[in-house]
Amino acid sequence: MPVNMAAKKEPRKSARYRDIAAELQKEIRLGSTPVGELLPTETELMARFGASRQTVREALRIVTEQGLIVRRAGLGSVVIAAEPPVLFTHSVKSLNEWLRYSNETYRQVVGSSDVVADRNLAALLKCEPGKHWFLIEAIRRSDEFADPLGWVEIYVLRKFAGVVKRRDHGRSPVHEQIAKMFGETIEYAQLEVFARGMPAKLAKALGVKAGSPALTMVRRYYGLREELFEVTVTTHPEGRYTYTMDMQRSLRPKV
Amino acid sequence: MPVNMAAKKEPRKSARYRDIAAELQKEIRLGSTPVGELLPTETELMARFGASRQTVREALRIVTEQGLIVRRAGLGSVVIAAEPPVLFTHSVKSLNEWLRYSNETYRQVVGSSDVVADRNLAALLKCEPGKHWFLIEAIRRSDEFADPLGWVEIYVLRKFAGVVKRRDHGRSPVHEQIAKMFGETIEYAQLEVFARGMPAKLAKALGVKAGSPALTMVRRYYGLREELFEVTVTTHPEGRYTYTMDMQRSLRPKV
DNA sequence: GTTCTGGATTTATACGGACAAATAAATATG
DNA sequence: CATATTTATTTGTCCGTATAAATCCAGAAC
Repeated sequence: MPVNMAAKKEPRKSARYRDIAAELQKEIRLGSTPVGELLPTETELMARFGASRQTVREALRIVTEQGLIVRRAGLGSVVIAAEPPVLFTHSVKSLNEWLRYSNETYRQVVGSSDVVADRNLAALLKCEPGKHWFLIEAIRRSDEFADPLGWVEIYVLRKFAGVVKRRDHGRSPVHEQIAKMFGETIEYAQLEVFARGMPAKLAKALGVKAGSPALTMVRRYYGLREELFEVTVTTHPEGRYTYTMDMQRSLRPKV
Repeated sequence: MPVNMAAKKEPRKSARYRDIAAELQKEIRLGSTPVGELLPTETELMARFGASRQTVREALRIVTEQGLIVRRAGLGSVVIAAEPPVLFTHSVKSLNEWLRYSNETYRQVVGSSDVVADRNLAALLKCEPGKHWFLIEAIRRSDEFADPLGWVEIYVLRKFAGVVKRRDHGRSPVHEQIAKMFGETIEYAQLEVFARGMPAKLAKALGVKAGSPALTMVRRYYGLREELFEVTVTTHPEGRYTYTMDMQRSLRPKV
């Protein structure tokens, strides 16, 4: 029986272009070409390594993907980092995961209205004072607990007011509904978390004392052209909600 | 004078391989090749598009980078997704950015001690009860404000206790010091945020009333082999600290 | 001085070919 | 039957070449 050696291991007689890429990476790390300077040209590298242009370019492609250089026609390969930038990435497929609202929670709509941002609201939403918003107020509840999880204020552009009429309105995120109904998608989002005393207005609905510790999270959603189109403000009494997030180290996010 | 049309715009007569890639992507999206099936071979694509193998491979590389197919020698190009997976990524180069502690803040060490996790502490740290930790207590201050920003408890494995002796101890993140001194690096991290009443023990040091609203953030750092090696617990009085985070939509994280 | 032009340089795109390695299926072997 | 072995197929690696597009810079034009 043949030995079937190292079946799934890594005997991997490395490819030529990988070797060249490793060599280039090593040299960049050691500072042979300082950040901002140009790497040798493809032609020079061909001569130096005795490889074809194809092979050299393949090697340079790897170094590019590692984030060490950028290449531009007519210029050359500019070193932009000496070390592969270590990235911690938190990637999610939908903003639901980011929000960490499980499917067991839903919004019980209390009311909705047109509002105009005064100075305070404008500061909270980070929009210009006088801007018009459609406000949806709701209580977030869970199937599993009797106490409400928190109070939700959802500000959307007036043209999106129609979302409140959807059958699934209280059960799915408003930004998803906006995407389905109007095609507006989130390109950029921002999260802000802070503690404050529970506002008197919400205290009774949530069954806690005014001024008691509360967690408030503001989420701003920007669409194309960086237009702010939705802001949600959620306020949770002490002990009813914890926001958690994981981060994974990765040199380059995998598929 | 030549018109120099569209100087920096995008007249971009697309490259051949980009066109082919776009066509393939479109077809995959429309389901011409279901997920799990094989794309036509390179040879077939060469014939179909009247392009060289190089060009076809370049196109396939793009589709691969989009996350729609995986390619394997001897097998072919397997379709793994009909739509480019939309990811929201929050990537940072160091966990400092994640922590959002600017350089203008520092820790004023109050004391340090060996502790053994009792049931409460074990629950907070998510470790097994009885585990030994080295605890550093400090007040986080800013050069710009008189009031302290918050209270910091840093739990590290006992073998890392030496970090308190560093000259820069109060000015740089402990996990960085551990990396420099002991080579332990963060592979995985976890953040937890919640509101609570300010513990009496910290209230005086922070100049607020016990029970007043406070923001508590727990950060857990895991090294290789998923070993928990550092946990920090920071508690901020109302109005002294806001945690913010941005998320960017990206099909594939750029350099 | 400034602005434009042309040429040299460099990477981008694209063609051709060849052999190696990986895989799956068919075939030979026990 | 089960198990090696071979064979055909497909992608991976590598070479050669050619032209286009982007960039920089020196020199011309003003």
